[in-house]
Amino acid sequence: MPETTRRADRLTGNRYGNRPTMKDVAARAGVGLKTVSRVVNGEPGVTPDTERRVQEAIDALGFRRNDSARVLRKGRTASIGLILEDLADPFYGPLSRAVEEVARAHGALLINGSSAEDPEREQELALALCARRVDGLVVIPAGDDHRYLEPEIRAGVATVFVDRPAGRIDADVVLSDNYGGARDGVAHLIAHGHRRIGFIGDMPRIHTAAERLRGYRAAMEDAGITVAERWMSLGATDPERVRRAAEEMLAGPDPVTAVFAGNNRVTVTVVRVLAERSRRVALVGFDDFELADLLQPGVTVVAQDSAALGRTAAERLFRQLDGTLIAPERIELPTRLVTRGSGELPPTD
Amino acid sequence: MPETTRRADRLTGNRYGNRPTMKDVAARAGVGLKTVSRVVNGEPGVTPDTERRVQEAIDALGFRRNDSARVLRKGRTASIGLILEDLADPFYGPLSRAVEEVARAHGALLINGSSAEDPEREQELALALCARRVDGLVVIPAGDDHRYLEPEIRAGVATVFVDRPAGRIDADVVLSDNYGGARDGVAHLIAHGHRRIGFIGDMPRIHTAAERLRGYRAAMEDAGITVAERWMSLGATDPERVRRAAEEMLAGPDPVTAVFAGNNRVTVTVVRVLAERSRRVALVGFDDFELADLLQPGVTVVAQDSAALGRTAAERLFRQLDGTLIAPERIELPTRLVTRGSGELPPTD
DNA sequence: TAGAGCCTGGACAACGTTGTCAGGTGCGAG
DNA sequence: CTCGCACCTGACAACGTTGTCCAGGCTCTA
Repeated sequence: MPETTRRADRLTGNRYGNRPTMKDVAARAGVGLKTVSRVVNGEPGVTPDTERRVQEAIDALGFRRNDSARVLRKGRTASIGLILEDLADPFYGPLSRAVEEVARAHGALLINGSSAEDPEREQELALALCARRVDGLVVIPAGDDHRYLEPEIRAGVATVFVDRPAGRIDADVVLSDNYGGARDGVAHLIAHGHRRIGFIGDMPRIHTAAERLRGYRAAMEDAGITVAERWMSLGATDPERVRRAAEEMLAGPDPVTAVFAGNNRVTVTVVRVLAERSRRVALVGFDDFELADLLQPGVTVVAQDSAALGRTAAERLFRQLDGTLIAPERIELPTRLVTRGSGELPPTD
Repeated sequence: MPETTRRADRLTGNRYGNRPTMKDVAARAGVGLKTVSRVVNGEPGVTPDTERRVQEAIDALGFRRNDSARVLRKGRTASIGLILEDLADPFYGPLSRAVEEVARAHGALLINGSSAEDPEREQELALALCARRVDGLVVIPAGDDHRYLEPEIRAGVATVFVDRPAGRIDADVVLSDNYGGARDGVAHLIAHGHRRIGFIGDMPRIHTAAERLRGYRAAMEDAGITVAERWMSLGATDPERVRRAAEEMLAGPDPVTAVFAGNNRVTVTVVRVLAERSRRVALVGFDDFELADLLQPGVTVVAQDSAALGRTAAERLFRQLDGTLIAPERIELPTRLVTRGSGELPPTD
């Protein structure tokens, strides 16, 4: 029985139970501590016979290496952190999955947390991850000031921002071409004859929302259309506000004949609102979503490849760790317009 | 400058960069090591003046406590592991989010990984998490033999299985009432006049799939209906097989007039198949999904509360850690039939 | 004014692992 | 037969933190 461990238990009340350590294995196998370490790590220089004895002791005791101690010694934790807005948002599913796959390919585990779009919580999480000495961080930022990460980055924590750029620090960023995508989507509506086009999006303090709004304005301007204030709704976060915004721009003397929805949650709500009305209103949404093709009509969207965002970011992170990377870069991934019917409806004045 | 750290760098090539340690902070503040520890942990017994000096040193050096070392000393990592099938599956989004919330409430971080429905990968992941000394594990099992976890559980790793039971070990389980839910769903179809009802589900080696199949059989038997072999499709994993299965049971001399879909992915594919046909076929699916209400007709589903599954499991895990819990238990959460139209269509013979 | 008690601060030894280095053994060649 | 060399093996000191315990200085009371 592991004497030292048991004593520690009594003293510190720890909860490892009675985990055997390498020392215990060594004692049982009648070898030195370091020999056990060698066997556990598959290092060369151990006789097959000795190895067998050690392996037997390991199995008998149910030993498992304590990676905390290992990390303390080696400096690398082989784990990376992922901070996103909401684990439950379907947009982030493929993204985190992609990050996980890349991490796995590099033998690293993924620790993740949701910021719930709260900058303070983002910071708290990021620093907690740094305290655990993750090797790197993939961050979908909620806040717009990331100077708090500077000491960490200097200390060697690889950092990549995804979906939205970092604030006030120079760091790697991987994002979609939000501006271009929105512009193309709106131009698509214009090409189908629309002139009074509404825009419903998130708060402009969120980078993606601002960029998409900018794309909307650019497309309108390119077509020589003057945008009326009441065609735009910006702080649309919860479904209720989106609903009100949509209803407002659909009513009145000069109602919009088409809507550009700034993200997938907005799109879904707008679809609901439109489903309740008889007048056919065109719709293009930013972000693809499952079943978009099965609705009546199918929903035309500007699709971004969230898995590619995650993959690119994670790969970049590991290249930072390799030392392959030098200067921070901004990578923009293209979007793709997927036409399904709702964006091709003609205007009905 | 931290002399010891820098030396370690040269020797081991570690990548902390030049992280200051408590020793460095102590030296700079002109106090003892333990005093710094006290300040960092908010322990009592430090003069305000000393505390200020220490705090200044911390800020100046950009010190952050190394939790790896802390863990090594304290025995608890304040982190729990979550193993699920696929991070990108929308069913698991709310579940992991719920687990994360509970973990956060207990000051713990969440490490998670996908097993990709591969038992070997599940085991690999679980043991890797144990090597990191997570305090507990929430597992959505892929395999059906979890004896490999026995030493870990004995060593004090709290463990809760969700969505599917553990195999060959006695452990806490939280699951939905798959049997009852499926039975109710099928009974609903029968109540609307259907007798030839198809069932498309996953491989029966997956517990949920087997239970739902059992529920289907029970409902049919209760109604005195003899189930024909060709009404059932079991190993339906990928969309292509689901499609073929659906098409087969919809064709032939005695086609089914209703389909019960064994999970959300099956449901979605069946919706697609039905959308291509003129004959109205009733449909009830297990699992709710976004936009189910917006399809034509709305899809009737047996909804399970995946967030509640996650929350219940995580809470139980922390109660294990508190020592409040003694014997493993099996908790079954009720499902809810949500009628939206597709399940109320009459049979068209 | 002495003694008791409290508060603050620091020395030290763990926690479980791995890198370094030196000792020991066996084998082949000269 | 002896020397050298390759190969195994184990002792030891880190890694950065925290629990224990003791020393000194202070206040308060008899």
